[in-house]
Amino acid sequence: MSIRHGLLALLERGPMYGYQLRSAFEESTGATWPLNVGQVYTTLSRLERDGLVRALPSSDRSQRPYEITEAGRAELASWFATPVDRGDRPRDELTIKLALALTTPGVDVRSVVRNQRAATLRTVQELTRLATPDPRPEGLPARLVLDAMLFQAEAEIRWLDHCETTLLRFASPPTAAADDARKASGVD
Amino acid sequence: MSIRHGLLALLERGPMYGYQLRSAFEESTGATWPLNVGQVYTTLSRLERDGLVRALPSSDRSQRPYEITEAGRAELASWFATPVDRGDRPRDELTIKLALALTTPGVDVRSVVRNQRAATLRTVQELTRLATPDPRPEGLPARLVLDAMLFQAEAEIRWLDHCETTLLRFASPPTAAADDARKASGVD
DNA sequence: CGACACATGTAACACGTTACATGATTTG
DNA sequence: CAAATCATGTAACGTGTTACATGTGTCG
Repeated sequence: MSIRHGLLALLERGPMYGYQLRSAFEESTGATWPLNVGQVYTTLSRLERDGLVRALPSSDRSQRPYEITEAGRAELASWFATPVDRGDRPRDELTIKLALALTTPGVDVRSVVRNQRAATLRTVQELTRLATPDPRPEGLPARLVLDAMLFQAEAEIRWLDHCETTLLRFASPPTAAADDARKASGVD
Repeated sequence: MSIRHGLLALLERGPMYGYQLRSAFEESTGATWPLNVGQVYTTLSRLERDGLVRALPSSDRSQRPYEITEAGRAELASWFATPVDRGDRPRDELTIKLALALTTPGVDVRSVVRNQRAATLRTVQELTRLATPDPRPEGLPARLVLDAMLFQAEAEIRWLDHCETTLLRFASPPTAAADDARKASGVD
């Protein structure tokens, strides 16, 4: 529901029409997640259907500005006031992929880990390159978005490394016989 | 598309029916993201429609096992071979929320940050509690999932702190208007 | 004029989610 | 027997996404 609330937040600045909303959204989120214009209109329709926004009467039929309603303001305030919970988050594809790779026959988990690590490392480098200091206050939101992506990517690297070392301790000897060997040697 | 591929991966172990798939999925992902049974059946239908799985002839009409097809194996292999890219990921709600909070009138960004930080900290603590060492190799996938959530939550804390300090550096010596606003609201 | 950016809108589809309806099987 | 669990399936809806159709204004 990020787009819904995102548009509501933008309309809290004042009435805007679809095309403007798209530019404003992409400016705030730093073009990290491009937003199709069509999506803006469909989302606006749904917001209007739900009474959270209202189309303004406009002389210019080529631009249809919307304004946020009282119900919209309430919804928005509730959004900002409620922290994002762990249970709210969508399933993380990478986590699922690795978890399942462990028990899927014919899959070389370590190469999956290493491939992902290389890709994520490239992401880190690209993000670091993009996140050049921009002292203008207008650039602040986009900057923080980049930082968020960067922090996440770095955490992903750490997790992948953690996975690799854990795999070494656990699954390096793939046969059951090796299990006995580990037990006998008294590791951990 | 995590569920699609997840079910494919589970079927790579051998034929299974819907109810089993749900248990297996939740066991692998450690009940972090509970999976509605209905979703398994809808997803299985779509997989069958796309030729990635095939319903097995079964004497028992109360259990309808599926097997993965060759096309399914190819799709699965491609999934494991292709790293998750930054652009693939869904929009992150928290990031968007904070980015927009910065430019939404009437929103106290710092309290949003602090509220979220407290919630995420609780998540960290709960995850730490849950991630007790389980030496059984069967528990490995679920354990790594918990670790992933933990690493992400910790990164989120770091990012929130980073936001707060950045806000201090930026919004402290601002325009005279904002100065008045801050003074009037009695912050600091 | 023709190309291009601006601007709106719709149709179609994918996936995820919940709620519900329906049976079979086990078990107290 | 009754209740719980196992097991399948569908209907309806929500968001997100793309592709397409349409029109307006501007500028070289």
